[in-house]
Amino acid sequence: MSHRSHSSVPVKRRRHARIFAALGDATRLSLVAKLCGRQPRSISQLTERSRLTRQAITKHLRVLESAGIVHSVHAGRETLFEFDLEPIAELSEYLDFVSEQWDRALSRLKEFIER
Amino acid sequence: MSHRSHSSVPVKRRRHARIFAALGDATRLSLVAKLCGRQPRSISQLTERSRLTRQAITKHLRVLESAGIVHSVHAGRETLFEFDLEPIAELSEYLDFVSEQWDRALSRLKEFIER
DNA sequence: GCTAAGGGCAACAAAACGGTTGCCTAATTC
DNA sequence: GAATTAGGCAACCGTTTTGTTGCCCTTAGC
Repeated sequence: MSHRSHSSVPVKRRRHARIFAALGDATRLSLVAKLCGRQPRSISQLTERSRLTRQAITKHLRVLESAGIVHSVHAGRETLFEFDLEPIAELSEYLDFVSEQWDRALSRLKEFIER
Repeated sequence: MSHRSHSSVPVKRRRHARIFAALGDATRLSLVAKLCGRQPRSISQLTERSRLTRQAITKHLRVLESAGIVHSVHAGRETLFEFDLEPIAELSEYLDFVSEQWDRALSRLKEFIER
């Protein structure tokens, strides 16, 4: 098996696609920005200063959660969301892999031309 | 201005969101995989072995193109697509930034607890 | 000059998205 | 215990996305 992976390529691809898609929205990126550098935040806190409804924000948070980018914990009457680094690290790895592939392709081309 | 950037945060966020969204689909990720390591490929070549129509693949390619991840050149009767690294590098940078923010947050927390 | 192959364009349909509103329940607070 | 605050649930709606089909045009090959 290739690349120390236990899951097949299509499965992994779908997982990556999920995470990318979760980040593919400006509102959700702003939520990530709020959560990755600070304490856990409640839904109400995350809705402050937004032109969107609490419901809309909640939906976006659920998208991020189902991609594993955040998780929620219940504290009394409020639901706190906290950032998780893992999926971001995975994407980082994936992008590095793509870059490397591309660099190799360029080297091969260069070698071919100089031959 | 912050971070050697000339565009405002929301503008940059939207740009990042666009690129992330373009990568947020398994079919498009497989197209990226085909294009980042090899020669330019025609639409027909990229459609081979796919269960999707040429038209569907074309649409996906246009999405990638409008995010700047690939570009097309016309050669006779065929349209060749070629990979572009730039947007991927941008995302890579962004993800690194997020990771760093998160690490800082953890350090602050640790320091606070140990105090 | 015909015919094949490559691909653009437009219409269409089904499904997913992004967002709102209304209503309801459960904790707090005074 | 009444009012307030936090948030879940579901229906609904307009827009975008994803994919198909049909048709047309152009380039290449024989």
